[in-house]
Amino acid sequence: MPIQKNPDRARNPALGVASEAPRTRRRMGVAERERQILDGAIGFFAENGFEGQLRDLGRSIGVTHALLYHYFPTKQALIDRVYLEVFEGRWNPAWEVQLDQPDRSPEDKLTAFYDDYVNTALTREFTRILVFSGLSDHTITDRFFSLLRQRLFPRLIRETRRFRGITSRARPSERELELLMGLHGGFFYITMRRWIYGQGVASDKAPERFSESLVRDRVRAYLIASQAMFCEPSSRTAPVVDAVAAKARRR
Amino acid sequence: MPIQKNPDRARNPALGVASEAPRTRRRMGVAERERQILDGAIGFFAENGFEGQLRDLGRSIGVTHALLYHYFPTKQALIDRVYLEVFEGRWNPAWEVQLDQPDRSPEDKLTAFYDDYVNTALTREFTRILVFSGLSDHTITDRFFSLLRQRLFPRLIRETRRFRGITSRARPSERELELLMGLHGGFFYITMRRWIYGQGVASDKAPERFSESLVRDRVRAYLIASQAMFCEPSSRTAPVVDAVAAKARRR
DNA sequence: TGAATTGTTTACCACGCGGTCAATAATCCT
DNA sequence: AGGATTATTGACCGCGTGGTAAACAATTCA
Repeated sequence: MPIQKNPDRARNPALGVASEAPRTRRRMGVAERERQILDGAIGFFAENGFEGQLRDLGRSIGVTHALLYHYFPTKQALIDRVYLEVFEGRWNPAWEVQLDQPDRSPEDKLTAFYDDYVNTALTREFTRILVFSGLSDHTITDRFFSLLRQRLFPRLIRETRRFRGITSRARPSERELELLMGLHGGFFYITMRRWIYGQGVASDKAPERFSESLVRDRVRAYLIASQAMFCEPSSRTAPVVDAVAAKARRR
Repeated sequence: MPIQKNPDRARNPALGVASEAPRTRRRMGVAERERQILDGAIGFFAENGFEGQLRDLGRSIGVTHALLYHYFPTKQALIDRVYLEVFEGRWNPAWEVQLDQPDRSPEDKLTAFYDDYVNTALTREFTRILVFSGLSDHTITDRFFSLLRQRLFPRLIRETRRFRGITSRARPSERELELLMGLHGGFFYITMRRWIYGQGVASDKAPERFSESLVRDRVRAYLIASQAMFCEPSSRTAPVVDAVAAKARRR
């Protein structure tokens, strides 16, 4: 006997699909309805992936799946619009401006940036759609990383160097860049734990903000280490003196 | 007109499904065939996600999809076996042993562990299946993270403290733990870039190893920062003295 | 060599999917 | 009010899916 693939999906609001609205045929303006569908699609695809069924998306909005085809010629067209909405519209140019301000300390700027980036920019929808797309089709993630490489990482490297008292505009070494990727990846991991793995959230509805002081800790750790590793030539190859080794030597 | 969903899938080897074997009815032993199916399924689902079609999986092995039902009663049963194979069998107990060795320095042990973890343990299949499961069903990721929390993180915290000359077995503070998560997440990000986003790989077939020296850099950065931040009480609240601030003060 | 065993395939089913289209009813216009 | 407009729907189509069962053929064994 074939298994029942979607048991009671139509009437079960606990399946990631919002409970359906009572059957009233509301007639909306074209622009509003399109906006509503788009917003619903962003949330729906972020939750269920792009293999999610259009009938379920329609149901979560309170609309027949046929109506979706009145606004978008094909499912792929809708998906493309979702990509556009989520990735084109959410890069905050203010980040670049703030990172370029000459009168703030690098530590403050990096802390402020990553606090905002982790807590407000990397939303659930953004993160999950980014990962969904990375697992299937790299075109979106490629565009996003090229954005990071062009507009963000150079500024972060510059501020790191400024922290060390260096103003060189030389192309960053792989070593410099990879240390920065360590910091950046550490922050992205927060988002992964929160929105992909469902870890480290206090309540499902309003997961706690990642504390600004913890962001500051990591930024500081990165800057301290960067200073120690790039300003003291001896530390380039020799292992760090640790407490154990020091104690052993003392004996 | 409905779009053609899978154009020429049957005969197109470039679609993520391996080219099909010529039609010879090979008769294998039960154990070998099950092994073959399981291995094929791991690779197939890691590539295409668990929504991948059984007919395609069968084709990639060189077998009819009906045969899969001879070895596994349902698709879900096969998926469950894949989970078991990938996550139950791949935790390396040697990691714990090596991290517990008292005569190696913490820096060396952490470096050795993460070098192995990033370059050989976090395989393509492991990583992608972990993320696929995280996006849909948390049961697998929950089990994996509970493993990390119980058997790995305590050891890493202990070694970090040892590096600072502390042997306390007190429960780690959130601050300590989150600094470690910064390191750990930074390494997981390497795997994400490599196997999910397809970034930072030289060739598709044999992506370059993440250099051991870069692993060492990050571990060292973490340890240095940990020492600076937890051994000097002044750095707990006051901002780090950076070169810019120092120059400003000098004027 | 032949029959028995069983790994493997072909043919089939019910269902749900993306997509289409004529029918329908809410709103607007006079 | 009542006709015109059009946002919205229900019914439908072809296809591919997970799953089943009978037919088939490679191997074993007498």
